[in-house]
Amino acid sequence: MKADVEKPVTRFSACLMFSANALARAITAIGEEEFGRFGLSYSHAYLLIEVIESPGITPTQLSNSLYLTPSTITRLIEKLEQKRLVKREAEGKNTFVYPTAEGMDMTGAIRTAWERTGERYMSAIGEEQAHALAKQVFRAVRALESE
Amino acid sequence: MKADVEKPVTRFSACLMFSANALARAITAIGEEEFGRFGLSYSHAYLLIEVIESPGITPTQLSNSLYLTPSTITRLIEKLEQKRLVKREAEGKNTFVYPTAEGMDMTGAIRTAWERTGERYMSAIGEEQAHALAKQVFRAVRALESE
DNA sequence: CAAATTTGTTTGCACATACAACAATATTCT
DNA sequence: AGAATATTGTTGTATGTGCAAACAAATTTG
Repeated sequence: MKADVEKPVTRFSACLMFSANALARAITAIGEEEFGRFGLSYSHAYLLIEVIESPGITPTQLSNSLYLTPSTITRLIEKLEQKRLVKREAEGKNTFVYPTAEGMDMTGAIRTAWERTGERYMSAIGEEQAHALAKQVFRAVRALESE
Repeated sequence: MKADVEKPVTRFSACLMFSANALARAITAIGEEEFGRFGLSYSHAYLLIEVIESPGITPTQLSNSLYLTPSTITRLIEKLEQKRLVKREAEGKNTFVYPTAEGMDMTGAIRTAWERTGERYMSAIGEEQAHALAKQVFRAVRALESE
């Protein structure tokens, strides 16, 4: 609207907390649109992939690989279970999560959504930029969590 | 727990959507802790700062500078108003937001929280790293939103 | 000027996420 | 073996966020 299209670096954008959140929201918007076509949110999709690749994985393990808290994992599993894409088997204090046949059938769709999401953000910010950024961002995540 | 402390780059972390969200959550956790000491969340604090620096700012303008949707801005203002840190004045179709005296008294506290948050994440990922990362992240945000 | 469109703000609803509390099971220690 | 402690998973509750719709006011168009 204004000639303000090239926004300057503000005191906000210079703050990593601010920009990290803005980036997450911007990319997630794309992801939700692509994954949404298959009735999944991106976190459900990530979780489902992980379960397909490691049948019998536990919530705690999922919590580690997805960087989400156990309670969030429980909620995600609940929803996937309700969609019959995943099933839980309790054994002692552990819970093992398995994909259903229906869940495994989603593999292709998820891969497609994933690729499209990647293509879209790469076309916006450049392929190499995107890869470099992801690597740096993730290094920061690791540094932060081990503090 | 495992000797897995140095986690490898996984198919997840290589995806910018994944890592951006993980970063946002990790940093936000720090921010919420620091800002939380004053009973604010970081977005409320950001909004309050913006209002203090631009008294009479409108929700739409706030929406642009904070990279949040208008509906979210309304919710944030509501909460700040309810804490008597900010007040709204409707005029035609516009709404102007002003800080209250009480709101302005928060300036110091917010600045402190902000600085502490910055110090904490910088000490984890390195000061220069953090600055460089914020800059790159924000460049990506701009690229994404103008697509 | 009246009608239609656009702009600014707010509401209803939904969702992802987390924390704190809890329950159930394992493990450790004496 | 029994008590204390730790681990694992789930729930209740709360928060930040967004979309779509509703609404109000302003602007444009016929």
